[in-house]
Amino acid sequence: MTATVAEENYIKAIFHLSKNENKVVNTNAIANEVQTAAATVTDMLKKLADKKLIKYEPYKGVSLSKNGLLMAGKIVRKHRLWETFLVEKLNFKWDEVHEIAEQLEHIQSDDLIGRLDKFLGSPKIDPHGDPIPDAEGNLIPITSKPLTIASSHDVHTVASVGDQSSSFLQMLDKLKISIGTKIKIVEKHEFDGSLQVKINNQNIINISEQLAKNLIVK
Amino acid sequence: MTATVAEENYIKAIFHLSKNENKVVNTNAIANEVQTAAATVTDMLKKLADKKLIKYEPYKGVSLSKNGLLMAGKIVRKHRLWETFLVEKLNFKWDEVHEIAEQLEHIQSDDLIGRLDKFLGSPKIDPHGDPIPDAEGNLIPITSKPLTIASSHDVHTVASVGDQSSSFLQMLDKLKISIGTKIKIVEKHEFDGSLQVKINNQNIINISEQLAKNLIVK
DNA sequence: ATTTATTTTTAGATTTGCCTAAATTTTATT
DNA sequence: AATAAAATTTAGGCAAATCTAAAAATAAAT
Repeated sequence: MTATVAEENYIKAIFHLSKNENKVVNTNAIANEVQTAAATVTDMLKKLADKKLIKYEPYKGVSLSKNGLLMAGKIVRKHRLWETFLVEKLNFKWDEVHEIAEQLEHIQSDDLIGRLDKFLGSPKIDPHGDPIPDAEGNLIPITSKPLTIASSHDVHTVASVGDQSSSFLQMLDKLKISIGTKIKIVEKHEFDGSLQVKINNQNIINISEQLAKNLIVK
Repeated sequence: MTATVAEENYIKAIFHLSKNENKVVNTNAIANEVQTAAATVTDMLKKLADKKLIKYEPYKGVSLSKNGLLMAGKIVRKHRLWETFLVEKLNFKWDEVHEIAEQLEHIQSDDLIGRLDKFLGSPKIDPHGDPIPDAEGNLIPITSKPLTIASSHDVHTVASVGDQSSSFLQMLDKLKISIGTKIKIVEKHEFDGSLQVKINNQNIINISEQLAKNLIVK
């Protein structure tokens, strides 16, 4: 029933490589993900298949079983809740938390995770904008997120706003930003969190972190 | 430099058995503490001696070296800080946190522990009344003793408990005894070692020697 | 002071997770 | 389609942490 830390890491690797679809993942990709030799992966795949966590056909690749998918979801939930804790409560920067969360995600206690979730106000997305699976391990994919955590050099579309105040909405009008506006992040300034963005593939402007945080894009 | 989880558990066991003194601990006691076979302990002692964490003489027992003592102190610090977090922030009861803290104490990150300590307000004692070692692993002993050897007709304050079992802690809850409770010894019964005590200058109850032994007062 | 009992260590195995090298299967190329 | 290249698996081993059973050392008892 309970998996070892190594098993959990393989399940998580397969999950990340298959992106919650039923996509088939190959041995070398897993070996690269968990930084181990391909032969070691083969050994582990046999064990995971015995435990019915994956569907495995020699030479043809693997995909997660229903149980494996839920187990992966629970591990990812723990990882993302801990990352949220580290950033929100302990004031880590979002780029400093991954390795610590890799350790914390293996702590075994449903009660602990339930209380941690409550303590954090049952967040639905983590500090990187990734969705947090529910207690059963189900992940509801979220496509929209604040512009502050959207990918650089990518075009995003404004889907909603995170603030309804007139001062905010008036400013958007001035900047010619509305629902449906295309925004491309040109550069992120470390200093104050402001963003250099291209609006509708036309003019380039600089917007504050405060403003970007309230632009929900997809 | 970095120890495995198993090594840390042995170091911690020796620490708890020798009570921060240089007392010699024997193999069977360690085996009992870490719930393993005596032969396994011998194997591990050789490894820890190679790493200069203990002073080991075959058949004669072990004691922690200076480095071993500091390592134990750091592990205990982590354990007690996490217990404080679980009780203070996640609202666990004090008798529910031990096993989870046993897992959390092995998370590797000085930065994390530094921030956790700050987040908790740099507590000096944990929810059981035990002192929290400093960041280097130094433990400042607290002048406290079991109620069984405390002076009669004198008021004492519960400082910590000598047993972490939930049956014991639950009994204390029932008796309305917690850290900080004032206890005055009214009478000592020769027959069974039980004590007639006055709780917080109010009700008088009789407590067993077994219970009194585990009430650490100052 | 011998003998008996207890404690501790050694010897030999097992399991888990990992490795390299060789064999096999699949995929790509000429 | 035959061969070369790449991916995968099998085979055989290793280190860590554990075990049981036997041997050795120490402590207790007659």
